[in-house]
Amino acid sequence: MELEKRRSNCGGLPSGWKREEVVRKSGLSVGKTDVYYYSPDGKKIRSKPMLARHLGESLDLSAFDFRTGRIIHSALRKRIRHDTSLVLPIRQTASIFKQPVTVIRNLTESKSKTDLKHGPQDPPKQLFWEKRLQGMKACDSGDEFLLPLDLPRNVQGVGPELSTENILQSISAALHLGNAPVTGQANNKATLAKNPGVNIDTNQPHIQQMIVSEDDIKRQETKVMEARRKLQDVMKGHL
Amino acid sequence: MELEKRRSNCGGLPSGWKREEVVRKSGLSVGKTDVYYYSPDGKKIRSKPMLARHLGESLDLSAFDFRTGRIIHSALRKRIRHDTSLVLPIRQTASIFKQPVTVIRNLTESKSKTDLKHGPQDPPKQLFWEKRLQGMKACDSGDEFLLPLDLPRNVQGVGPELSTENILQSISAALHLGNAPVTGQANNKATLAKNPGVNIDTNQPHIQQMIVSEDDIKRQETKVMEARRKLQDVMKGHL
DNA sequence: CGGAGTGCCACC
DNA sequence: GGTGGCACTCCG
Repeated sequence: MELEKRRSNCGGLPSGWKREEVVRKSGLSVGKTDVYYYSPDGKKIRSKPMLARHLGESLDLSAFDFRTGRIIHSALRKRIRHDTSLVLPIRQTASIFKQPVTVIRNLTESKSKTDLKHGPQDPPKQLFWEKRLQGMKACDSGDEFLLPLDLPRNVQGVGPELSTENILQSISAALHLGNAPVTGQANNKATLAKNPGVNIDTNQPHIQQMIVSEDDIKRQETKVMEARRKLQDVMKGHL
Repeated sequence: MELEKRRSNCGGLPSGWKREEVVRKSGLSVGKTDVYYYSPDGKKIRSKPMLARHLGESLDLSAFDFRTGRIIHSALRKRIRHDTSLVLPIRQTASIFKQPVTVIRNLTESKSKTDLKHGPQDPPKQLFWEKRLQGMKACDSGDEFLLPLDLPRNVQGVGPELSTENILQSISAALHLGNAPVTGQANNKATLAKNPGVNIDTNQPHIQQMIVSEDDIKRQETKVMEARRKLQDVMKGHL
């Protein structure tokens, strides 16, 4: 099973927003797609300036790509000078879009061509950029370290002594960039160790492919349900 | 009266073509001017490659400056290695533009600044480059010399023993380059002889300023009318 | 969907 | 660094 399915709202639109792609069917610009958004109150948004007007001054849309509906990391890089790699595991809250989204497509899945052509080209990223974060830990405003996360046993990293956190970074980056399903590396550990530059699939995190059973899914669903119930209780207490 | 008015179609566009300059009014590229051409069939031409595509393979545009709409003589020099001066009195038929033109401007006449800045800079030309052609005569393919032209009596050359042909070359070059009205040298013959380098106006041919009377104009018009009638008769005979 | 107006970047 | 050229945006 693909991890894709478990993906959170990475790159999604806020609740109530819809995105629509319309392909031009005739004229000089046949095949060109126009992108429209519908706000929760049903207003049709036709362009980025129009979106900015609708949202008011408070939101910075400079890194928001209207066409794709995603945040452009190369645009972020222009504002904050630092390594590409380090930009990848950016917090989702940096997105203007914090909620799940419904994507309406009226075209069949033949867009691989345009996907390659369009969008700013990021320079190739380092194979093991996660190692740069080795030993660094997130902490809150009181300098208290956040509890480290752990991984299920069947998630096995591949790479030069990657820590659990490195692997998590790698996975979350893959989920965040999230164009393709996250499946892990197709090659086995030994092959990858021999020649990472050739054999590693840079679009996948540094984990081996694994089996996700129906039981795994159910267990996870139970966990989520429980967490939601707890959250509900807390919020009720506040009312 | 300025000779300018009698200027033929030097540097002009072919019949039906229009040239437009549009200054960008906003954005990061404010102030940039875009040049557009409109073909006789109304198509808007936005770039040199686009123009080449429109005209087909037959025409060599390498010396045509899209931005200014003129032939760049420095570009010509790159193809045929010889002195700048000798390129000046080039035949108009070498131009892709053989007809008068309408120029549309949407900016007020404050472009002296850009005129100075833009366009490839030709090196200064020799003051009396015409003397290099001394004694040379044009001839047809059968080696038969073409009849020498003569000048009206009130056209008086200034310079070191310039022949009638030298003066004609000088005038036709000025007409051909044709940015400014052709008025002749403002200074008198004696002053110019004393210090040509300082006193000669290099933008003007080596002739003294002169009076062109209404009679002169009428006489010339009659001549042209007559020539046209003759040409008409000849062409009728061919049908 | 067209097209004027603008962004952008490869190329010199 | 400056520009030519084109792709794109955005609104009619």
